[in-house]
Amino acid sequence: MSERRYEAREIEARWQSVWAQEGTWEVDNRTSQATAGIRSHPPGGTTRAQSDKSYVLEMLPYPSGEPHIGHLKNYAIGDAIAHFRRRTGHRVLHPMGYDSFGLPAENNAIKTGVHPRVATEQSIAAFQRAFRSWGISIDWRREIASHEPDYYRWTQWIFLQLYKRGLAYRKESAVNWCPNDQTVLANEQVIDGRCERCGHEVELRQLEQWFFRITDYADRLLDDLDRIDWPEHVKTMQRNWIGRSVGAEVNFRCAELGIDYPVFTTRPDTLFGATFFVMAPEHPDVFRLAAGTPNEQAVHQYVNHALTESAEERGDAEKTKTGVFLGRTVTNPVTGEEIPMYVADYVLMEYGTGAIMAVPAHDERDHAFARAYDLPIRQVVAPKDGSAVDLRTEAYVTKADDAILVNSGDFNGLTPKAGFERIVHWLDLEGIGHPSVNFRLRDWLVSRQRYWGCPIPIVYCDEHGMVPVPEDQLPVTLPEVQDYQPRGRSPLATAQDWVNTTCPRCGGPARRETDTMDTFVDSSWYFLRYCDARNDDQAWDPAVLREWMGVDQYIGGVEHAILHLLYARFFVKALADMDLLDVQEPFNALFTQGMILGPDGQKMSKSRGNVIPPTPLIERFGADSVRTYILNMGPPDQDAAWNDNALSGAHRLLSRLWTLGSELGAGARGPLATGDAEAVIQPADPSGDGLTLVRKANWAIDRVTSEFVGRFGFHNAIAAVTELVNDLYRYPQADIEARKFAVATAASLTFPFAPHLGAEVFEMVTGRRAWEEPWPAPDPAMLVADSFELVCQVNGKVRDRVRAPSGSSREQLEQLALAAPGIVAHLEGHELVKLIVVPDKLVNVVVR
RNA sequence: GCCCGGGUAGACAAACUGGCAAAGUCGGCGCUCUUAAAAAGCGCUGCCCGCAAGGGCCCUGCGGGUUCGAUCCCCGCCCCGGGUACCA
Repeated sequence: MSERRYEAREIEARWQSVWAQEGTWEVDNRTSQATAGIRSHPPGGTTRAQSDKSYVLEMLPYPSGEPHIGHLKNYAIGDAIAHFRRRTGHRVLHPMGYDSFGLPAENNAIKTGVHPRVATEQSIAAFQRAFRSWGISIDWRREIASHEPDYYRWTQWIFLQLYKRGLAYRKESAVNWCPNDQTVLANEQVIDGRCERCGHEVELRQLEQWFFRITDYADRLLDDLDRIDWPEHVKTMQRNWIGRSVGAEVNFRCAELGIDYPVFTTRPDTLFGATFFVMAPEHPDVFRLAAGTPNEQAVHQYVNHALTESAEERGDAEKTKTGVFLGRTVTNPVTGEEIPMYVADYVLMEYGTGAIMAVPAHDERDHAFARAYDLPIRQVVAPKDGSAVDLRTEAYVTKADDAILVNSGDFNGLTPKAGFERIVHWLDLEGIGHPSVNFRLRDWLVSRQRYWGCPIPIVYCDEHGMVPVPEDQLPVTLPEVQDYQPRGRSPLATAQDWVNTTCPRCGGPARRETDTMDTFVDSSWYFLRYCDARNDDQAWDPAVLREWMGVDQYIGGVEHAILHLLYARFFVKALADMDLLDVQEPFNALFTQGMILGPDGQKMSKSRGNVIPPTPLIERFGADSVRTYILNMGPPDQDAAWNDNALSGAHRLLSRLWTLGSELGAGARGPLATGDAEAVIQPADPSGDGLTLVRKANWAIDRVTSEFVGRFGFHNAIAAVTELVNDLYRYPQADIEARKFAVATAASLTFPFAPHLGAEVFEMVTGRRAWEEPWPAPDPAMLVADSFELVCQVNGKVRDRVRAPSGSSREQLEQLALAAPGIVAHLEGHELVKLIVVPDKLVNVVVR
């Protein structure tokens, strides 16, 4: 009697060393341009279509400290998919890397004096150990880290390509400034007026900065969302962020000064209701307009106050509207009326033209302003049914077809939609307006006044101004500095030897750009580099990209729904326009996994003390158990709270499977044993309990497979395997061939979730390697039973169940149901109205 | 405010989007093995009546509707989570 038990650590170490020694998860490029380290097939060799490849990618980790349990979830999901795709005949690219530039390492350096590189590389080492101990199937030859010159050389190269095409540019504008981190931030990094990283209130500062012209791609970024298989809510978030608004630009003329002021409006149909006009405090003409009017002083005071407000104060929609009369009027182009001009901080310079026509009757904000300053409110839209609207308390905001235009001259009686079209057309003919589209999306601010990032490859020459560093001089390496403390300018500025350089154009003295790039630049193209990671001559060989791109399945957290996923899409489109690659979208399919919450149901955080570090769990239960548990917690796209007991349940499942394997196999052989390898063969003619097991095994194959091709409901897949294992314990008398088949199937199906244990048990029973076996296909004959339980209902309520042969005719089923005792009892005293028959399922007897 | 998700046993969840509500896991209760415990294995576990066999009624946040039949579709409401918020 064997006392052996499932020893996860032993098993996992053994298989991990096999995979490392044999390079099991490495995949070669087929393309001819051989590059060091990654073999390529010679040209003329078999070039199959791209259709057999599958690029499975999890978002690369930001290496800070030790990996946490959320990382494990991310990579457990991706690894399961990668394994499944390999075994369904795909060449799978499944690489790994590190997003290794960034603020936390730098802030740590400020605190401790340890170079960010040291802390980062320590963390990378911890991640590497973790990935190996978790048994993630990675092609390590393609590993990258964005802080290494080998990588950021090409980040700089891409910057220069964007610069050449006018997609990277410098401009002065009001930008978000975090006084705590002492750097500017992209719009996307400001959450509720606060810094995404440190939570400090963000200020607006007028600064000259580097931008990427992502707004040029607004339409394509929006339209192409329809072509990719992403969760609908992520697409919606991107659509809202891009914020396309269709409307018109209309000129309002200030006759006194003879200047036209265009405004953007989405409601040209309400033009007749425009009773005043408002400009943003930043509008360049505000002082000019007020000059010489009695309001000049008040305007200056108001503007100065508005400009010093924080982004949060300024953005508060709840606060009462304020503003000041500019002392001038403009002409409403359709009514000919002179309407007063105001400056007010609810109008934003960055959107539209920085000026608006105010229609207080039909816009909430204008309504609030009109009420505060007692301005006229003129109704120009009314309910079609003639009912009255009380405009004293709130605006009547509708574009629906149950409303019509009123007080709008020739346009009276039109629906808002029709009025929109007709008025814009009329404005166009008169030359005072035209159709216009506006976006909420702003250009991407990419420069940062921080140390630990990719240097911007630009120098400033007294003679030639801004000069790009020639491509053959890349990388511009990050210099060593003594002091990482940001002081409003980049710490790089203190590296005098580095800053002072020569102009590539004239050889004269020049200074380097000292800002570094936002780390989101690094992560906007890493998935391209994996394809050709060891290429020293170029960022990638376009032919290699043709082989692998786009990513067939991308997996990561929703927190990147806007930032990373939008920037990466922009990069790919821009690079495609330069003929450097030929896909339009980086990620054809996206899966967003949910968070693992602490046992208290709260987000894990050090301050809450509810963090579950993965390593002790791995040591105690093994990576397979933790991986299986994490995938079994619930739908993987949903958040779920940690539960130690449930983890031991997953461990129990694997242990039970291992026990079955060790009983049926000739004991553990070890992976290199030369046993009598037998294919997994379904017994030819199973019967009794054996037939039950064979059927269950086929049912499990079917269920697990459908989760992989469908919604990735791995908890359901694992439940199916659990049922199969439970049945193996329930029917110990089944014949040995059927049991072997069922255990081998269970191991085979478990392999993507628990690869070590899956491989071990599979090998014990068959002498073969699970990952070299094709994914099992269910035997259709075993998926259908020859009889089923016919549900018998009366008026939709279940009253009986009887066995019926599969494929029975309606008449047969009706007779069976009507004879069922439970039905007979409920028919007494009732009149039979009709019979509903669902073949192979149920009969419903409708009575009165 | 607006836009998405979501609400099913004590907990996490399933039900292939109109056909047996609750698979599977955890927890709880009981049993087997054991000197004992652990481990392992087995059984029970929505509510009410009944010692029980069994039966009845109820049950997917709440209220209505459509349907032979609703967790699923429609209308109204309540709660939770996320996104976004003066974008004209």
